Amino acid sequence: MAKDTREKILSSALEQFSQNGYAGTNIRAFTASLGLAKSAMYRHFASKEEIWNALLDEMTAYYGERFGSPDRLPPVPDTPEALVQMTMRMVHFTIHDEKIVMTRKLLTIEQFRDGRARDLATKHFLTGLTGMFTPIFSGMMDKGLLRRDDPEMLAFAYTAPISALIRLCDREPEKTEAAVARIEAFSRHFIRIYGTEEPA
Amino acid sequence: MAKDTREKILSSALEQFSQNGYAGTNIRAFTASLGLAKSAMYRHFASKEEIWNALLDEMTAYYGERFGSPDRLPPVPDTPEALVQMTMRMVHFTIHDEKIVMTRKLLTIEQFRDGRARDLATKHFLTGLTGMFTPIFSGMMDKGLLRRDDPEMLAFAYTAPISALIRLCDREPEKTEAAVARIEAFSRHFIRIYGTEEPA
DNA sequence: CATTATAGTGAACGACCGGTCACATGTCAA
DNA sequence: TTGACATGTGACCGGTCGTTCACTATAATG
Repeated sequence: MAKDTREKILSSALEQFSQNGYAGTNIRAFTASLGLAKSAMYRHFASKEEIWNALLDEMTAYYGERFGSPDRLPPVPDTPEALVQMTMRMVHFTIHDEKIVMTRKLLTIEQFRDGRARDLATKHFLTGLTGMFTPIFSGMMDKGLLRRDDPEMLAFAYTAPISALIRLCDREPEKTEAAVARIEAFSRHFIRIYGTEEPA
Repeated sequence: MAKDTREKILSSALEQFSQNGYAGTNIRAFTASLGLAKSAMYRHFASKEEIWNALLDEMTAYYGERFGSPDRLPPVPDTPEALVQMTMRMVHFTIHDEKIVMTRKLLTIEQFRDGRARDLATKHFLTGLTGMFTPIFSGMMDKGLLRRDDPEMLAFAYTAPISALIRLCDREPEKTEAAVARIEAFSRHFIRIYGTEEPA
């Protein structure tokens, strides 16, 4: 199938690009790993750069699906513990889903070379996370679970350290267990600091 | 001078590597920008990879000088405002010193390809900052400027968001002004949350 | 002053890169 | 059965890569 091959090429390209970067990847290497001659690739993509653009298109679409619409947001937790649990589920998912890990690596590596990668990197590593947790914290304040404060500032203060540890996992996978434990400890610390004694 | 040329080569290599990555940089490009024939480079370095290693050596040494010994630590602030000022001075320095910016970019780009870059990246982006602020916060607790708490957790909660915004500046320099303002706002927020009402 | 080491040049190398082409298949509608 | 189209192959192209080499200019040394 044409669609099949095309997707296999994109998948293999993501793998290679995220490991060795765009410039460090050659077409022979990843078509060979598919058992395909490199010339066959050119039936599906006009050039190496077009693969790159298609990958970015895919990543943009994927991001839009998962984080684009407000109705996709996770529900506001009912207890502080539920926030921890929700956070840990998200972290577990984002750390162990190989495609997402490779996407983060790719954006990390190429953010200074490509404008679209740059914008996506800022979304993935900063604004997306803050934008996701701002309404959550706002809702938790309404429920009396968190002290009244600027919810966006709290979202930033909450997600940035977690994001830093996720990226540590990307960089040093052998530290994943320790990093996850640290994220949970931080999440509980956060609740201890910002939480109200008793729900109102 | 031999030493001169060697340093010029390293400086130019840092510039190019941090922009286009190791694989994306070719020797002709950066020797030409020095007004040097590429063959002349081989009088000073045996190979492209040796330039890379020399750069990492330099970065390791530089990092060790500035962050290695405990006596190089900034003094414990006497007031909450002094913490903000000290933070902003550090941020201003680290954002506007071109060599440091390029070093961060280089480590960001190459952290998945090279083991030494990986270790340095973790130091630069995570453990170094936490290790620097842990004793500071510990001292501020002693002075009654901060609530008693785990100083390392506080250092992590303080430095990770700031680090995220510094990296935003690396990625999108046109957002520098806004990011710096945001760092200051976060620093003041942090003090409001963790600070004591009155120094003890 | 002759010698020697140092720093630089430009041409050339083999390997590898992204990309093209003529050609071989397989599939399927007419 | 035949023709058309989609898909894949391997040889090949020009260009660029990192690296080498014979050679030159310079400056210090005996």
